[in-house]
Amino acid sequence: MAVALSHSYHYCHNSITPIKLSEKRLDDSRPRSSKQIPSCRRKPENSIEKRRDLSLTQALQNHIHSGQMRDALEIFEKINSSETFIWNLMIRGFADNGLFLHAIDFYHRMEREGIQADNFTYPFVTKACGASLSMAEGQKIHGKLFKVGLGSDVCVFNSLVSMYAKLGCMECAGKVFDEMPVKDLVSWNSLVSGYAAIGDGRNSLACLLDLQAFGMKPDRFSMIGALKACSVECFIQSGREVHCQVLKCGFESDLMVQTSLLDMYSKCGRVNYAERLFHDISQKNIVVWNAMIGGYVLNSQPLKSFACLKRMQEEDNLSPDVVSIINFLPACAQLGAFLDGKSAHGYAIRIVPHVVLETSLIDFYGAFGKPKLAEYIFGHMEEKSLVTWNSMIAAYAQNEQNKEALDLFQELLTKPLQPDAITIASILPAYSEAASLKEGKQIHGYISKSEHHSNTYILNSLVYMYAKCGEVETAREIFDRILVRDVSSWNSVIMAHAIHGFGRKSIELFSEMRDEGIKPNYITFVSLLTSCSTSGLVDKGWELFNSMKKDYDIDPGIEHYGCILDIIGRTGDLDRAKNFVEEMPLAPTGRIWGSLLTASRNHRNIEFAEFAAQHIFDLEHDNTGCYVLLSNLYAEAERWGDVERIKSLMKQRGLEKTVGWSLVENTTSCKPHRFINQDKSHVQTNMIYDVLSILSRKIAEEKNVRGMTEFRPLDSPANHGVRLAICFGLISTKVGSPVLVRKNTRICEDCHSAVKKISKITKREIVVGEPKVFHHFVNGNCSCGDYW
DNA sequence: ATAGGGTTAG
Repeated sequence: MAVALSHSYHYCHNSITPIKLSEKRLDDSRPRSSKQIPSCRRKPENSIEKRRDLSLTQALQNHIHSGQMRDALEIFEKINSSETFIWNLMIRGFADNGLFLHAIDFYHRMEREGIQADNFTYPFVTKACGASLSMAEGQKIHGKLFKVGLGSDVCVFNSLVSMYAKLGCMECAGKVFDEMPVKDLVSWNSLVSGYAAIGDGRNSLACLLDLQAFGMKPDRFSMIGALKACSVECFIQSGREVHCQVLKCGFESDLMVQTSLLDMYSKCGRVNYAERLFHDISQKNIVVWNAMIGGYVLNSQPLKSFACLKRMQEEDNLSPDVVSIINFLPACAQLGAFLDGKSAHGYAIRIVPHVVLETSLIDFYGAFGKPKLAEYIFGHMEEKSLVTWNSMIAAYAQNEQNKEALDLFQELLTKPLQPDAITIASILPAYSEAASLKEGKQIHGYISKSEHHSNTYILNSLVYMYAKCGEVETAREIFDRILVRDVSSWNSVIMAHAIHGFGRKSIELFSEMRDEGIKPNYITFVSLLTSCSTSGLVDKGWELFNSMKKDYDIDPGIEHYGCILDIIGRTGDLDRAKNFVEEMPLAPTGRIWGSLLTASRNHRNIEFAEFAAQHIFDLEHDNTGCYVLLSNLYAEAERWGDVERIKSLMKQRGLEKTVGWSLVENTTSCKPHRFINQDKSHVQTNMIYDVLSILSRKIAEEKNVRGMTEFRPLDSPANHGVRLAICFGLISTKVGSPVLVRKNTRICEDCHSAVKKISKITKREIVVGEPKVFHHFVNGNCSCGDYW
């Protein structure tokens, strides 16, 4: 309890130091029977005492009102009263000042000291239970009510309904409601806002209709609850109907109703309606301003959000509060205004600690590619919510810090917080990029056992993850078992086949998708065009590219241009590729020039490669892969001077060639091993090299001829890690099953042609996964069509 | 001295 009490200070808006309420109780050796114990507290006996108490009570109330609960407590102890009223004041004081656990604790103290709780006590303490999410406490108090004969007080019951609603248990709230001997409008309103709060707009609106069917007239609270229901579900039509009712009932000049209307319209994507309402509000408080600032952000109008924050200060002389900042930060992210966000951070620093604000800052720094700054905030937070963890995981995952994301997720699993659907959806991309197949299967198992096992959003990510981890068949199986498939499900399964070079399958899936009446979107075409480029479906690729705008009204984006450029590159028409880049309506990115570079390498054109590489270096001068690729090209042309020049350039810029490794994923042996080139560290090295030498003899490759083409001349491709891994895979996986090897770099040409032969000799399918694409070697052929 | 309301993070 001591720990729990210290937690409650984050809700505290005043500056009291921890009250050790529990100490007294811990030393308390009195019996804990449910029987009433007569109170040993004093009662005022004469008029002087009564007058003294009255003025002390007044002081007590003043302290409570100004949030000085420490001072209030001091006076409370001085009064030493057995009057329920005084105790009620204290419990209400704690609850109103955000010290919910203190409020509950005080109620227990009251019980122990034999002070009778009354119909006022219960609403205060149930409010505290709801706000502190203390379900167990709430249920205990619920049970107690009947024993003290308050089983028919409508106010007490209403407070119970709203407590269960706050705890998110609308079944419990509904049950209490059903059992109420007398129901009033407040009871109904509690249901309306309760359902809205858990995101169940349908039931909320149903309650609004029901209460009217029972002959009650909705009031402003009913309207506010119903508008929340419309906004959480984006029910614009119902929202308009509620708006009409607001006008009919004459609530249109109620500021809270106006705010709710404004928020409803902006959440439903009708920011111009929100704006119109906003302009018509003559007396704007900070809440209305904040709602408008947030409304612009929600509707991607960050400039207006900026202007609104400024006007709020100038026109109404209001200082931004914590909500203003929380709403404003995403506007900075949308606008790319890093400095404005940073100064908002500086302004807000005085409000910290504040969980929501700090979480927003993590999102902000995550969005600006500054995971280190996000990490700093995360590391210095006093209290973290699940949302905080989710934001930090996402900040890592969005910035290619996949290992960090995975580690943080593992750490979260050791905490009492239960990951939710957002957590899983945020972590799965990191699994896709950085996890082994085995780890992927573990998270799959975790999801299957969790309540999220049939969440479409999560399963979509899982489909993609399996493909990225090497098992496209499993990806397909999961897709087949998704109960409600949305456009992303189809995008995922199409992309799954795309990265494995099964382009025709992707095209088939696309037509199945259309048969099911699912409309393709921007991403669908990225997946489809990726398929066409990895599988060499040149004509199909152009056909799809041209139909995007024509048949689906989707403007091609930079990703689509990249795929088409890959397709042109495959054909070897480098002039056309270059022209395509120059005539593109969008600014070329590193990925675009990378595509031209790949094409130049594949067609051995040093001039084009240099041209492309120069552009890449202009954009990102730390692109290690680009240096290595260029150097390999020079080596192949025996331009050793240029090889040296690139080498020293890299050294000068502090860049090191990535150490390539290859890992067998589906071995039956328990220890995974990363093979580097010329690796001799595995315990079974001798056997692996024996197998390799048999295979090398069989494929009769000419050693040392192509070996000179590598970055390091001594690095003979005959002993490259991928071959060692494959040999290890051949002896440590089930006979007849595919050998799955994953690499952190692209496979070299020598190995590619060697692996094709190995697949034929051994009659085994060999799957080699690179960061972007998988090669399926079957019977001497590769799914990439020898272009990658 | 009485419960029910609006703005906020993924």
